[in-house]
Amino acid sequence: MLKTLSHDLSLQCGDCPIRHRAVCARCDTDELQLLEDIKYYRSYEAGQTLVWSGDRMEFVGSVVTGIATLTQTMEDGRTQMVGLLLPSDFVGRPGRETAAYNVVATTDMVMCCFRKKPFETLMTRTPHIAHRLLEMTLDELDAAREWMLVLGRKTAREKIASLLSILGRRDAALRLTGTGDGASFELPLTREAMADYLGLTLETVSRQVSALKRDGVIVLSGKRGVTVPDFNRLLGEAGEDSDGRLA
Amino acid sequence: MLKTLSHDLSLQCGDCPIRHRAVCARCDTDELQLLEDIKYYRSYEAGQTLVWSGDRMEFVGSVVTGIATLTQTMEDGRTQMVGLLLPSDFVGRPGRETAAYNVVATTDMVMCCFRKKPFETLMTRTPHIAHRLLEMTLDELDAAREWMLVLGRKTAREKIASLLSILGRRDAALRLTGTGDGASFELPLTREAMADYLGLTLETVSRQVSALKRDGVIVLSGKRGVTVPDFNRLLGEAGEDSDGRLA
DNA sequence: CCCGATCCTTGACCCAGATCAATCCGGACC
DNA sequence: GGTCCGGATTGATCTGGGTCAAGGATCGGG
Repeated sequence: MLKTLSHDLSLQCGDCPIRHRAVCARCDTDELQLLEDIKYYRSYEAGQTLVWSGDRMEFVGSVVTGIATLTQTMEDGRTQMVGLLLPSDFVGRPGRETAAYNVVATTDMVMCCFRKKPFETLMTRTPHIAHRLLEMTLDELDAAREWMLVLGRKTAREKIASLLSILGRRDAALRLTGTGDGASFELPLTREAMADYLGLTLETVSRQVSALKRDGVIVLSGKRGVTVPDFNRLLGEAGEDSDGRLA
Repeated sequence: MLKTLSHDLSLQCGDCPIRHRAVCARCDTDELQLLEDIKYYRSYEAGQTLVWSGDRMEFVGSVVTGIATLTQTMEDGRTQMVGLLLPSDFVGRPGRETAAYNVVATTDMVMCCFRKKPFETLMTRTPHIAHRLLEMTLDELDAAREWMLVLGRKTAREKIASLLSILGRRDAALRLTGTGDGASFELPLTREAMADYLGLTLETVSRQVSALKRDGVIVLSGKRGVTVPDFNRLLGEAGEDSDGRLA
């Protein structure tokens, strides 16, 4: 899949896997053509840094396949992940010159890029893009605020359970399966990345993952495979009730 | 000032103190008139809850004067503040039916409100409003991410210093004084609210405030007055260097 | 002026999670 | 098969901040 995309960098927007969820989701055929004209694909390898905090951003774009992280780092090395970018998520901030965060690929990735200037001028003229971007930004803000509760008030075990629920739900949404009575997915993050996400150390992450496994909340297959026999149980461990409302 | 506004609820937009910073900032005279037609003022007392999480939102609006907090609460009572709303900040989310957070006034407040439906239809027709809202939402997202680093990776002392720098800077911006070599402002939050903001307990907040005072980083005048003799020193304590970049 | 309410401070103790330090695994490569 | 090597696990110990508890300051109202 990735291979295919990497080699065929002339993918038509109509066939794009993220066509209905990315910034372009609301565009009609004409608008899509305008985007088509200025877009270009770029691929990155796992571990590569797409953008350094403080750098000039010369492009914005959408994640097509793969996963990236947004991180902030202090001088002494403490780092906090502030965003997890999955397929269809938007990278970059129109109207700002320099990047505020590091963007790092955690898997091999393909991005659909637009040079910043042309995209900005296009945006002022096509309200469908601006509107969709507002919608996506509001969603991200909600996610960030949910995350603030996790960082500020949850225990280590609840943090891990919260992360696993997010990943499980997102995976289910992507493949349209639903989490009814169980879910199974690949962990796209190392223990260290999970720690940076949750404001923990990697040792604590490891211990709590082991504990959830010991208690039968999750089953591990290999190092990265996770199976959740009872999704509601996991949500309970995350401090949420089964509706996704706070518990 | 508050009294004046509360009594004179027929304030003209042209004379509005937040005219150049709120959602309406980019509007021209015609657009402003459209907003003027559907707006109404509402005032709240300190401690009052404007919106309960889960409620239907019947309006959106801007904070004109006063301060409110956005909080999330878990069933067992753990509370995390996820937003601090100051004059000119926007409340509510167009395109969503129910509120996701509690909104609570921490001081007496005046809000400039619009019924949600009319505002939404107006927004689709006036790109200046939509554009400004996107800009403000992106700023809020940046603030939320900054805050995530504070919550996830900073020590209690650094957290307090970070909060004080934010409040000091915001106050300086509001009165256009700059923080050059010192600042002085009123704390608009109780120790408990500060704790909810920073993911701490109120006892720890109290202890760390006392410690910063003991070390001469801040001077307290009464319970709420704070003077910062050397703002760069405070930034250093917050784990940032004097440029506001991460240290 | 006193009373009560609300907020704040300070102390003593405890524990969840950090830190330091060995291993342990699993896959890539010779 | 062996040998790296980058994760991951697990153990022992330490500590920052939480918890529990006892006052203290400030302020509005009678």
